[in-house]
Amino acid sequence: MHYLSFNAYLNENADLPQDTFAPVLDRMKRMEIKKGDFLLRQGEICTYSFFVESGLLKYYSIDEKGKTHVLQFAPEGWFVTDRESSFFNRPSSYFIDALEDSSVLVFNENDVCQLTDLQPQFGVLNNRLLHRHISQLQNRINLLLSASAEERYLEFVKTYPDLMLRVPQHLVASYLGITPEGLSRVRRELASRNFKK
Amino acid sequence: MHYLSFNAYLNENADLPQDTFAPVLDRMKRMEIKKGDFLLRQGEICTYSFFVESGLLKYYSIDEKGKTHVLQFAPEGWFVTDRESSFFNRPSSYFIDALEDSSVLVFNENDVCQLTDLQPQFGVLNNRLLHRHISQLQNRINLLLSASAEERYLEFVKTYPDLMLRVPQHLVASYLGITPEGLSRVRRELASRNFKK
DNA sequence: CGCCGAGTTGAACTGAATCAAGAAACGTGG
DNA sequence: CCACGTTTCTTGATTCAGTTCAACTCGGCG
Repeated sequence: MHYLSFNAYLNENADLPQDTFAPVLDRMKRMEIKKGDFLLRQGEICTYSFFVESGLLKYYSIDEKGKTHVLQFAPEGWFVTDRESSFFNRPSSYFIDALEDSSVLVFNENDVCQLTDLQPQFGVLNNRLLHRHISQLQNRINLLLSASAEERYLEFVKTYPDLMLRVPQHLVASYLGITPEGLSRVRRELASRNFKK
Repeated sequence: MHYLSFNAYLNENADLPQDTFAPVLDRMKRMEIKKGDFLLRQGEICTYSFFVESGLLKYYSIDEKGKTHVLQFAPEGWFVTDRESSFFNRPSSYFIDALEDSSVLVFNENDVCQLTDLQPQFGVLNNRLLHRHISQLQNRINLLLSASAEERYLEFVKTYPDLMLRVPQHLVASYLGITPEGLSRVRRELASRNFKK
């Protein structure tokens, strides 16, 4: 089973003395949620950030025709939140729910400030996260603008090989901006091409 | 003619004592660039952020087939930079050039640090910019995933009414992820529908 | 003038969506 | 452990939004 404690994450990703945050972390809220449980619904104001220690979340919208569009998958070691909603205090247009039973750490603004006061390095980490997020979104836009369904799928598999195995295929399709049937065909086509070779 | 000094921008957008930054600002590089001039090319590492005081820049990629894909337009009052490249020191996949003769302020990391030291409020502003950028990118992804060419066009017109008038139509098409011919038809269709009503 | 880039239009084409049906895999309760 | 319903995935037939290609118009500008 996949698991990554926030502490382990910090030791890997921030340049910090070991266990700096232990005191704060101990007081922080950890939630165990079941497959299908919601952490955020359209219309609510998002007041938390979530760090996934184990399990898998999805962050998505539902349009007027009832179709869902996945903006992000968050397996262990990832953060999710609607930054627009939480930062600007606007009602969110998005949902967050669990694709698998999951264990998440819940941050509110206050926690973040406390952690930053405690260790400026945490602010640095936070800044890096914002920048990583921007690169990611930007590359995805570029891909949506320039690549075919097949190219986008190949890119997805290359970038998130593990997710392909854990996420239902129709949700990957939604992430890629194609229909489930479309993705199924793309895969068949690729398989047969690889076979012939 | 459109013009917005950085000073005026700060007075509007940051909660600061008037002219706090004057000393730093005076030492900062201001560039006057001509239509068609480049500020960043694919393969270079982006070491600057640009604030547009007047004119109009575009931020875009060129794919293997030679097609350009516009990620962002930057008229006066906007920042542009490749945050992935500048933050992570990676060669950029993008270009920045001028659609109109423009006047831009050039920031490097050092300037940003100095300004932040001088006034922590500048750090706050910077943070707000990052969050705004993320919301923007996220909403655009959502739109690309869920909306038709026509819907994306209407959204663009609503969000950037002025840009529609200043940017050549084929570049708007590129921003929307459709062909110039496609956009032309969408507009004709809309015009005829409005006329009939 | 004559050229050139920008925009438009038409006709043919195509990648991907839709609709409909069936097969496989999965989990839950009896 | 089986039986059942539900969800996931696949496949085929058809349709459609948007592309491609090519020709033509228009306005600016040397």
